[in-house]
Amino acid sequence: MGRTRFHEMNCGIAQALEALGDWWTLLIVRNAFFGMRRFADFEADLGIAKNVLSSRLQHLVNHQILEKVNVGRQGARYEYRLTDKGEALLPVLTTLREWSDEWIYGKGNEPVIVKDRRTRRRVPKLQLKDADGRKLHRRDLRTVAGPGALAETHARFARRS
Amino acid sequence: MGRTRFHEMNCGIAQALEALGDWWTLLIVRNAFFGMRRFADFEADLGIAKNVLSSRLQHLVNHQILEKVNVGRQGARYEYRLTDKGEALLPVLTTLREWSDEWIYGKGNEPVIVKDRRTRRRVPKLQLKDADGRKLHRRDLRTVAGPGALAETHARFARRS
DNA sequence: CCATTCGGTTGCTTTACGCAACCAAATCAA
DNA sequence: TTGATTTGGTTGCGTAAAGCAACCGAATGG
Repeated sequence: MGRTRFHEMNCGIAQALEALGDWWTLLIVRNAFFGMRRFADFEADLGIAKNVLSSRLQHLVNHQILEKVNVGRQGARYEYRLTDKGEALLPVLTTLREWSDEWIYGKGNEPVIVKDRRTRRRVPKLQLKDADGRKLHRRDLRTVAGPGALAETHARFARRS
Repeated sequence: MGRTRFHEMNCGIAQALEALGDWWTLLIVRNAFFGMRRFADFEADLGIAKNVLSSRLQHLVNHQILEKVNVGRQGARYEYRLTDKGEALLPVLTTLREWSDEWIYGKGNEPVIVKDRRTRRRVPKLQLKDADGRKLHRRDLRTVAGPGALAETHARFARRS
């Protein structure tokens, strides 16, 4: 039956996964962040099959994370560029990298380091903090239905409260 | 041929995806963050097939994101609980949710809102900032090989610089 | 003008997902 | 204490998707 789709789930995580959750998608985006733009470059760097790459790029274009720009003088030579929506994924990629730096590689074994170009210092880690700068953990949070929630979702949170 | 595996890729994103990249995995973790612990609850809430849920839970246990705790008085009644490594995924889930709030639902249409339990105010958005609090964008960053990088990776960054 | 690169498509095989049926052990109700 | 139900799965099957290889037209480079 193929895969379940998540778009009807009324949950931001599920929505994001609908756009990004396929196997190669986020790695394509990562490479786009490194400045990669061409089909052949993604193919060579990732070792992804052409048909799958083609499908993923289309998917990302459909979701307006990449845009396909014709750069040939007579047409038919393309670049895939990050849109603003795509660039907005930087915090997602960053938290994933920071998590694996800490919990998979361990301190001192990071494969890449991201620095501020201006100050040449490492970019401070992304952490949940309140307005006063206190670190927040899972227990400190309360999740409530937002304005865009379905009635069903409101009921779920009501039950829990 | 089934799926390519990413663990040999010497990249934090790929490593994180190896642990979390499967279709249901991150939604299971999200539900774990909501306090969910039991097999049947995950099954009912997500509508996931039992065999797939079983496989994903094992995978998460293998990666030490969840731990399987026997809570039956005579054994054989289990709970799946977030480990510290699992709880450390909070920023990842948060940035995903914030991205979809902004770029999929749009302001004012968020399905859920996360508040600080103490102050009852919304948790400030996670953003990349330098030490002085300036927002950082893609162009402000430089990525360099870290101490755990393979020679190959060093070469890649050298070529680019 | 010829060779090569780019950006794919098509066809085939293998793997993984979704569904349904089934099951043993533990727990619950009477 | 016995019988029913819940829990946490496993097994088998059909379908959808990933991987591989071959091929291809248009654009580009020499």
